[in-house]
Amino acid sequence: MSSNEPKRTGRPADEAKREAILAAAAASFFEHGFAASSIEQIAADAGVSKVTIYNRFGDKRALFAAAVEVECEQIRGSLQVPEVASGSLRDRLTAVGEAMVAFTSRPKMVQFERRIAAETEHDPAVGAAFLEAGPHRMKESFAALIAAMHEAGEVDVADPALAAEQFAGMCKGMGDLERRFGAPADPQRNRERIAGAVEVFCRAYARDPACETEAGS
Amino acid sequence: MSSNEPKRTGRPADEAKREAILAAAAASFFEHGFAASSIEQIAADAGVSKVTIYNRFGDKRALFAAAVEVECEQIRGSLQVPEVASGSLRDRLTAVGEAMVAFTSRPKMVQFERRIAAETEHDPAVGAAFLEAGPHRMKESFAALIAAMHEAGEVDVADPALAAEQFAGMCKGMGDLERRFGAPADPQRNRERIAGAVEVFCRAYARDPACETEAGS
DNA sequence: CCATTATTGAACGAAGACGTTCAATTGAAC
DNA sequence: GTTCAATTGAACGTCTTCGTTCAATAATGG
Repeated sequence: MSSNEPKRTGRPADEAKREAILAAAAASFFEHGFAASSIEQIAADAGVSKVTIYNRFGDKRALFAAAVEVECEQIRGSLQVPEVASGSLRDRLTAVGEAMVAFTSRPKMVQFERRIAAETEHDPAVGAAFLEAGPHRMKESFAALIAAMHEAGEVDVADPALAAEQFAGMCKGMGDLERRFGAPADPQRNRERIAGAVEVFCRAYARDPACETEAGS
Repeated sequence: MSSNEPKRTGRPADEAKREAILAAAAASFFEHGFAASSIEQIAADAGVSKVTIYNRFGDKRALFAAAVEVECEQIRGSLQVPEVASGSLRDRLTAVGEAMVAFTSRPKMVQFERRIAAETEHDPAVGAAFLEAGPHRMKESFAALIAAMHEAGEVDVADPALAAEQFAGMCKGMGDLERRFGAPADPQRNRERIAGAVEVFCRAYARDPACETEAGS
């Protein structure tokens, strides 16, 4: 393939500028929203000429889509259910719950979700891309973990995907919603939510009533 | 109070126009967003002069705030946990779950939440107002219902508010999130989510393992 | 040094939006 | 009918924005 060797003549495109543009675009779009962001401001923030942006991205919407794609890529890279292979069932579930809550409640993520949701009204593809990059991936990998627990005889779960949603839903509780609408986080309540989710999940699904089955490392 | 008799001289303000303005404003703001809505368009949609809007509301932001307030008022009025007093515990929980999901998944509500969340970034008071008018009210009344079940000896729940969040979180599962990001609703899966939530809730909290306690009408 | 591409700065045109001003008209109450 | 406030239509000023155009300059390969 000749794509490996971009031996084109002329001045090469400055990749650092591309990243600076995308970073500035993401900052502006996700903080002020699409309509309230201006290309000129983004260009200024990126230390770049406006023409450069138009040459490379063509359009305001295309720039927005590119910024969203970068963010989704980052999510895909950093999202993973922690593979806690040791400890009691309770401990492992607690670790997963804490990781999920921590991941989804970072201010950056809250902000990103708000903007993507708002933009979904105008462009459903944006919402679909995020859904696939984030929540659906997370659900599937967590469901796989629950299925593995089922195989190992620790739990009795007929529908791992549903159980995954239930556990995640209980861990988030209303904290999710409260953050989305600006209420301050309550770490104490978050811990109670996770502990409560583990408790209910164990009561409903664990084979060992004590929920103390250990997993080999 | 002289406020009962607004016996002011001159042409009286046309209340129908006020409502038309607010309706048009809500439609535009919640569909296109604040920044992408224009006062001129809202005035045209409402069949009203632009000056009338400025005379009555003063400002674009004030108009937005008024539209939000109207919507919150409607939510306060129409939101209520169904007082299902008869039937088995399972039946009553199912009815509540269905009502909650139906209430929060109406397209209008999804759209409204998206915009309020987006606007919360710029004006936290908007998010706080919605939170109080909607989710917090709903949670409190549902928690009260669970507390009553506890008093009646049907369930053993130490923290009714937490249990309410758990049940609601399980009923919504990821359906909530999927709708927010534009994925089509799946009624079959929704029913499974509610049934699953009832099942898990009963296993975790019901005093009668069969969950068949009847409530007197 | 030359060809070629990237980047810049500045300016431009068209469009739209906010918020204001003003004279003219409408409608109710007295 | 007079009075007074509400409403209108149109215009205005100012500002911002998108997206384009163009000549000038920078950086690289040959």
